[in-house]
Formats: sequence, structure tokens, C-alpha cells
Amino acid sequence: MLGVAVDAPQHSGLDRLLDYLAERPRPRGSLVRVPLGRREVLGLVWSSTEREAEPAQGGAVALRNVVEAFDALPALPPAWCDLLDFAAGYYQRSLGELALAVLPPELRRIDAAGLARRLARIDKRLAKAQPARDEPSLPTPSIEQAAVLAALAASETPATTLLHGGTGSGKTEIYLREAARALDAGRQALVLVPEINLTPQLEARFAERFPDRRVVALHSALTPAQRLGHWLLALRGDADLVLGTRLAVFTPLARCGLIVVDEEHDPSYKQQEGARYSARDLAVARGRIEGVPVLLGSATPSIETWHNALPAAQGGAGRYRRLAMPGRIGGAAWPRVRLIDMGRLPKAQTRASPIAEPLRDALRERLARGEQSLVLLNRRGYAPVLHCADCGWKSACPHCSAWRVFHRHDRTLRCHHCGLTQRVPRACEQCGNADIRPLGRGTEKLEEQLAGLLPEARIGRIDADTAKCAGALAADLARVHAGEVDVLVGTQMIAKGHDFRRVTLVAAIDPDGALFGSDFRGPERLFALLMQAAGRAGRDAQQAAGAEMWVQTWHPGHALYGALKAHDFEAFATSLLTERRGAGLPPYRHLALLRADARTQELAQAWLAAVAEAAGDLPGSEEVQCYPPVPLTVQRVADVERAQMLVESASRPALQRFLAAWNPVLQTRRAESRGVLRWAVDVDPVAI
DNA sequence: AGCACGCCGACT
DNA sequence: GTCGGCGTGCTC
Repeated sequence: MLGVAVDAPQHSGLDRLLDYLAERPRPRGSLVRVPLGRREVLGLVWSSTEREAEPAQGGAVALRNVVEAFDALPALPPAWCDLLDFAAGYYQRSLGELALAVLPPELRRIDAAGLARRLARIDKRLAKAQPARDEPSLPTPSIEQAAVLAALAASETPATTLLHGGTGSGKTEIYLREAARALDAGRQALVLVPEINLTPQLEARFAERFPDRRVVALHSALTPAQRLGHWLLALRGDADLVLGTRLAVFTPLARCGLIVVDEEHDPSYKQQEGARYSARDLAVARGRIEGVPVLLGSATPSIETWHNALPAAQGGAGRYRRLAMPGRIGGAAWPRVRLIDMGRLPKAQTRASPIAEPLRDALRERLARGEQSLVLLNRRGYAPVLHCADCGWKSACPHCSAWRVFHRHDRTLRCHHCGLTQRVPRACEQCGNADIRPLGRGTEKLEEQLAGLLPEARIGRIDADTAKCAGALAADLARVHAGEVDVLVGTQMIAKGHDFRRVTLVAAIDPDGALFGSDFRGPERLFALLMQAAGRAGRDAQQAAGAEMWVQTWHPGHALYGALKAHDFEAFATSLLTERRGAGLPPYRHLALLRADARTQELAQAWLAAVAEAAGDLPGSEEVQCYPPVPLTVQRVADVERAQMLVESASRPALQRFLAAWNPVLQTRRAESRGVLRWAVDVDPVAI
């Protein structure tokens, strides 16, 4: 009899292992196809006993037979199973739901024979001799890099290390050297990056450094067949290096030897749908389970990681080791930071132009010298809302509590929440007035205004809209690299990772929003974004002396901008930690959210209140506090009302015990909750 | 989640 | 008279 995990969401009531009959026992981690109702589904063997099914008693279900086993495939390694077990427990999901979410989707579609054929084809391809290429010559490490490498090599037990190195400090070289060490020891290395866009350049660096090794990428932009192929190469140990986005943290590896998380602070590592795991945190857990070192790299570490890397003597948790590389390669200077106090400019001027005069002049200067500039505005589209001056109508989305955004290039009104896309109305939808105007400004409008301000400049724009179709982003980036763009306008997308050599000016237009938003991580994120953006300027050491970062702000006195100016992450982190301790927030206290979607807001909140009431005497509840239910910031999306409840504790184990006991209670409350469409627990939420 | 069964409105 | 809406119930 086999205990098999299948894909069933937590609210289905099928979240435990299902029992099936099989001719022989199979190891944990084997893949099988099993009948479920009227269909056949992929299952993961989790337990196996010789014992026959117990004699059916009363209404016990009759066990069914396993359809077939994927025998051509080795069972997923024990460490992978342990990781899955840990993650399912920690994030309060069923084993089956998590497992099936992180296995290649193609596995659901093919049968055992199909998989065997694929594997045979892989074997054939592998058998073809690899043309041996020349070993590349290694760059000489800087003094800082050499010190970090020596410290890593001297470590006797595998540990988690925060590699705190600024943009351009040469963190990638450390990853390459550490990967080489793992490979030389006969192991594989797993390298995670926050965004798909960043994988090609990293893949190229690794392929160049390790010409005789196999490098594979794993991310959601691969075709299903590619993803399965790469996953199989990793599982069987045929690939030595696996690079990927957050889902790659679940890649089964035959001989894992190193895990790297680049830009570990990046919020993209947190999965926001389905099983809401943090790939960064799971990478650390996996390192512990596999007994291998974990490298977390960032110029602006997340406050949790910083706290973990701070020695206990300095008030930290002392869990990670911290190695710092503060300098820039080649000794380039950090860009000079200039704040424009928008409050002190004449009102007429700030209204007339999005770019203050000193910044406009600085842009013209760059243009005259043939240097490039980046202008960041974190809002895509032309204008966030249309407005009728006569009757006061605004372009609200009929299905969401949000405005439809005006996109000028294709004359559409688009809701960024539910995706509703319509042609822009010629006249006000309410009163018929033809004079409807855009309010506010997005990247499209900024691009247009910059073109007016700098008529001789070649202006480019990169955001989620221009990057929509495959290849478009790469082509746009290539144009910037080739020097065909003088001023590049974009959202935070352009601040990440791209190594533009001729950029000497980066400007952030009114980034203040993040400082006063409801998200307690806003300032931390903004600081990381601005530091990362500043790092885009002056990467070419010869031009670095004149590199500048401009910020147009209404709050130049804010501590964040002071720290940015001084290029002082430590001071900023220290002030944030003090704030967090005072406010009872992570990393000092631990959070989870219970979210409910329902027909009406009242139903959603009533259900949350009811399950909170029922949680009174659960294990751990004496150390856990439930706050009153509140609507989400965007309360309604696609005609579904959304509410959430914050659950908080100073003790992570108590919170875990509580959530584990609470889950079955939530199940039982399902029946009495007509109108509640779904619910989900989010452990360690990124925003509240 | 899928996929069934099951009971009430507008169409060939 | 049927096609089809999505409400409730089950899956080892």
C-alpha cells in the first residue's frame, strides 16, 4: 500500500496522503500516476508499506490500484523530500499541492512510456562527445574578493553567509569561484536570481567560465518541454550548474554542493500566489537540510537577513556570517547623490514640468557629452486615471476598487488588477462631456514630456508594457547598450542588474510614495531600489567621477535620503531595526495573514472573525495575537471582495504550532461559510 | 481544483 | 421539446 500525495488544494478536504494499492513498495519521492475520481493524476509516493489494506470496515473507501510508476526516473532525493516536507509544514500547504506546484507541469501530461522516451533521447544526446574548449583565464581577484574567498574557504562547517557587496563590487566573481569549488568537489551548484530577465546574462557568464560543464536554466518562461528537460538533467546530476528564479529552489539535485541567492533582498523571491513561499528562506532551509553552504548576496540586504547576520553582541541573531565588500571594482567612486527639494521650487514650475530645472540642465549636459541617463518613474501607462472636469467622473474599473489606467500608445483604458482593457472613450462615460483629461503621470507621459524638454535627445522607454512580447526587452536593452538611446525612461525594471557602461546620471522622479504607504517594508524597498539604481551610474570607471544620482523629492529631510546620500546602508538598517523593534514588527515579531475572498466584504470579514473566535484555545494561542479583519488596500478585484486578518507572535514556534492547529478548524468552518469563495494563509507576508 | 449530477430559462 | 446556466458533492 502506498501513501500518495496528489494535487488537491487545502480547502478540498483531500489534503492528506491518499492510499493506493501497488504490487510492490516504492521509495519516498517516486512519481506515479493514480486514479482520482474519474481522472488520472500525477502523484508523489510519500509512504510505503508491505501491509495489505485493512479489511474494509463500515463505510471505508475501497482502495484503488496505482495506474503506473515512472520507473525510468530515479526517486526524488531524500533531501528534496525533506525540503518539501519542511516547506509544506511551514507555509501551511498540503504536501500534494506544494509538490505538484513545483514539479515541471509537463510531468502531468506525459505517461511513463513518454518519460522513458524522453530520458532515452537525453542519454543519446549526452553520449555525443562534448567538444572540449579552452579554459578561460581567470581574472585576478581584488584584495576584497581575495579576503572573502579566503574566509569562505576557511569555513569548516557549511554555513549561511551574507555577502554584503555594493553594485559593481564583484559579487558575481565570488559566486563563480565558489561554484568552481563545489564543482571541483564533484557537486552541483544552484544559483537563484530574482527575475527571468537576469538569467541570460548570468547563464552566459557561467557558460563562459565553465566551458566543459553543463549549465541549465529553470524559470517559468521556458517551454514546458524545456523545463522538464532541464529539470531532468538537474535531477540526474547531468547538469552541474542550475540557474533560475524562485521556483528553482525546488530543483531536485543528485549532488547539491552550493546554493547562491543573488540580490537576496528582492521581493520577487516571495511567491505571491498559491503556495506563498519565500525562495530565499527556503534556500537557507535547504542548505541546512543538504548540509551545504548558502551564499546570500546583496548591496542592500533585507532587514531580516541583516538581523540574522548581525552578531548577538550587536543585538542581532548571529545566525549567518557576514562578509563585506564595500568597494567598487577598479576603485570607482560612488555616484554623488543630489536631492531636489520640490517643496522649495516655485509652484508654477513644479506644475509646468515634471523635471526640475537643475535636473533638466544636468540631463542636457550629459547629452552634450554623449553620455547616457536613466530616468525612473514607478508608474507605467500615460496617466493613472482619466477625469471629467464637468461632472467629476473618474475612470473607475467596474469590477475592481481601482482606476483604469490610460495607455496612450494603443488608446486603451486598462485595469492593472483584473486586466480589463477597453478603448478610451471619446467623451465622459457619465455626462457625455468631450473634455476628459488625464490626471497624474506615468512613464508614457514622462517619455513624451522629456522629448519636449530635450528635443535633440533620443528617448527610450522600458517598462512592463514595452517588454510584453518575447525578445522586445532584449532588443530594447541592446539598443541602450549600443548607445542608440540618450535618455532611458522606465520603471524599476531598468534599475535591476543591467550593466549599462555609458550611464553617468540616474534620476528618480518623486519616489516618495513608498515612504508613507501602508506597507511597512516600503522604505526598505525604496532604499534598495535607489541604491541599485545609483549603482547603474558610472560603472565605467573612467566616467565614474562625474556620475550622479538625482532624486526629486518633497521630503529631502527623510532619513532614507540622508543614508542614500552618505551611501550608508548600515546606518539605514540600524534605524530601521530600531523602528521595527518599537513597532513590534519583523524580525522581532513574526507575522502571518489569513486572507479570505468572498461575494461581499461583510461575508469575508465575518468569516475571518468567526475563525478567530474559534481559535481561542488552540495550542500556541496564548502567545499569538489575532488582529481585527480589515479589507485589503485594493478591496475588490474582478468582483471579488477581499479581506485579511493579521496574526502575530513573538515566537515563531508558537505561531507555527498555532497555524498548524488552526488549519483543520478553517476546514470545518468551510461549510458554514456560504459566499466565502476561498481562503489562504500567508506566512511571513511581504506586505500587510 | 476537476468533474459529475441536477434542476430551471431561451432557442433550433 | 432540448441546450446550458452554475449550485452542491465527491474523489483513496
